[in-house]
Amino acid sequence: MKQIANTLGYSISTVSRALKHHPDISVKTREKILELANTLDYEPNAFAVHLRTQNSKVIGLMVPAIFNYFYESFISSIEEECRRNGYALMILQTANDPAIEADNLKIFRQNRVTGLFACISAKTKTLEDYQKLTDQNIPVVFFDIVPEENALNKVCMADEKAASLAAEALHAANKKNIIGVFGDPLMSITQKRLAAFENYMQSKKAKLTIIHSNNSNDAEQAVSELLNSSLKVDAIFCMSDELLIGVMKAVQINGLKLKSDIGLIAISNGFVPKLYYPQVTYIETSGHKLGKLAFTQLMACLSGSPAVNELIVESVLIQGGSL
Amino acid sequence: MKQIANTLGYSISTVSRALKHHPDISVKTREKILELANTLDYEPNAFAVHLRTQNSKVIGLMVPAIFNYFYESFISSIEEECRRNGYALMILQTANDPAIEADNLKIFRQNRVTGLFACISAKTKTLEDYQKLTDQNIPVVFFDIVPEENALNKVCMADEKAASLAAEALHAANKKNIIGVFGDPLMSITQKRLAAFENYMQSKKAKLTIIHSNNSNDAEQAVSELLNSSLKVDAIFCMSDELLIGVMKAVQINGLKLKSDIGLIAISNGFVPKLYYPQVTYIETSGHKLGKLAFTQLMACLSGSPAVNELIVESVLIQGGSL
DNA sequence: TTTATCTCCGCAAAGGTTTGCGGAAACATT
DNA sequence: AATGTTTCCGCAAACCTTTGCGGAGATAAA
Repeated sequence: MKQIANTLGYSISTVSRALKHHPDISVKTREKILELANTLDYEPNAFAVHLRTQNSKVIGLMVPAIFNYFYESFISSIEEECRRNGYALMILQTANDPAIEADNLKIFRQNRVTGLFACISAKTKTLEDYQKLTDQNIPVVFFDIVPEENALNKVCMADEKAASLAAEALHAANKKNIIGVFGDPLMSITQKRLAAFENYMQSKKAKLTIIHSNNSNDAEQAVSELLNSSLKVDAIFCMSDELLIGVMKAVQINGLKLKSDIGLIAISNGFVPKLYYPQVTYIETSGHKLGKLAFTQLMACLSGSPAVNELIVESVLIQGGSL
Repeated sequence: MKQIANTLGYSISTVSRALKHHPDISVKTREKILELANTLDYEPNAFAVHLRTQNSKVIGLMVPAIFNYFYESFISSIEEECRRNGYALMILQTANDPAIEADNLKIFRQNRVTGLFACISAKTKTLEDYQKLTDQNIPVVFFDIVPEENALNKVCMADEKAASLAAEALHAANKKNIIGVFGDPLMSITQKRLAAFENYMQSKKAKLTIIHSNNSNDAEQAVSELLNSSLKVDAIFCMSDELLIGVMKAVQINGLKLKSDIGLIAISNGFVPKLYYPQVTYIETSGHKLGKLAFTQLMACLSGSPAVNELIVESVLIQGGSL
């Protein structure tokens, strides 16, 4: 800018204003400046801009792990929107460790991100560190795994609804002896899905066997045992993609054919179910849609909307050939 | 800092120096300053630091798509290293679109990233934009899909070696009539793997049918057709995870049993092969290892090492039950 | 006592933009 | 001709740190 100002005989302020089409600057000078800036291919120094405006045009994103069937699609979706809107994206993982989570929040704070998408780690106890961000006017949108507290911006899946839909589908397929594979019983997402699922099943007098698994291996083991036991089973429900992988392993190992030998339905973002033939029937919880929604909400916060929202992405049944 | 300086009666410079343990400052004052800074929980303004030091402590990472079996593990690995070393990570996707690629490079430039990991998009023709970065002393480490040019930092898989290993394994399993499923013939990675694979196979007089597919659906179609044709086939080779998904679809649809009905081997990072039973035998190309290597290389560049390297991650055969 | 050395700290510039305010010139209104 | 209104632009401060240089005081050496 100094360069331009000197060679053209204007002041730096004029150059600055011309560059951003400030109405105070006459069209003639503006064009002269713009042209020279172009030939010099001037690029504003982001650091200086940030320092001056106290705004970084960088959005933060924190997930337990990038390498995850669900978060990938969420991340991918957010990245798209960010780029489209001129934001850069800074991604950090927590590995579900509250200590790392706190560190990360500090990094986000220090980098003065414009806003933050956060998925709290399973063991997060306090929201203090998040509060620090909002105190600095950095809006936080929680997604997927969200805190219980009210007065926060949250976007999440319709957990109960998804579980009910799955239960309905099982009932419609006339399945009566069902294994339900759920995740960590301490997580609210598990509790919600389990409650809704059990509730519906009880109302239909179905026989339900619940197991909790922390990962796909556990799920495989547990399901395999049940399948080899005397238990009568005509369908399996899976609350997540990770568990579904384990269950499919068990199904394959035991040489069962989906649909004819055993029914299967899962809650999923759609990637894993499509790996198999027949494709697994699932209730879609789309990370992609969730991402779009989260982004919209963050933009609303940034434009000063005071509305604190809890938004829900509805689920929909995707028919495969497993039920 | 001003706050601290005023209440303690020191100058801002002294505070600044104390905060970073500059030897010019006496231990006594340093501790007083540190203590006050602590209670005030002072956090340096990253923008100002960046402006002053012209260095952002942010590393860029560009991939065609985050949502990808291979890149996820690479990204995840890089993120880990970044955090461990006090860097933040900025991730952008190119969607294999050279225009977006150029835009992204501009974003990285404007944000003055400390360094960049880049996977060039399949259709990238020129390295001009990358050159701009290196001109600004921003080191670029190419990974996975790398340019042909020399004098660049690259880390990649041992593509030829991986393909040869797969071919060897097929030969060892006594397979003679083989379908080879490869990606876009224009990509150097495809060419390398194909050449090595064909070469070995010819030397062993195996009968080879090559198909090129751009995605898993194409692969599924093509393989399905071949399996239903009069062609005699006793094994399939897949050069990537994405293609493997399609191939497995075809295998399942046609009701073939791995190993007994048909042999299968792939080049993969390991996630997809483990989804099936029996697990697919594969040559491991670990995104995780590649990430570690790439990070080390970037750090070397940043510490002023002039060495331009082309590093290779060796491949290893992981026995599944598909061959 | 004088000179040299060392310890500790502050001054001020620099990094590149943005923006409130004010001012000169040109134009329009009585 | 005097006053009011626009139009266009520059001054200077501010954003917050970092760092070269120099200087005052203390200590050591002669």
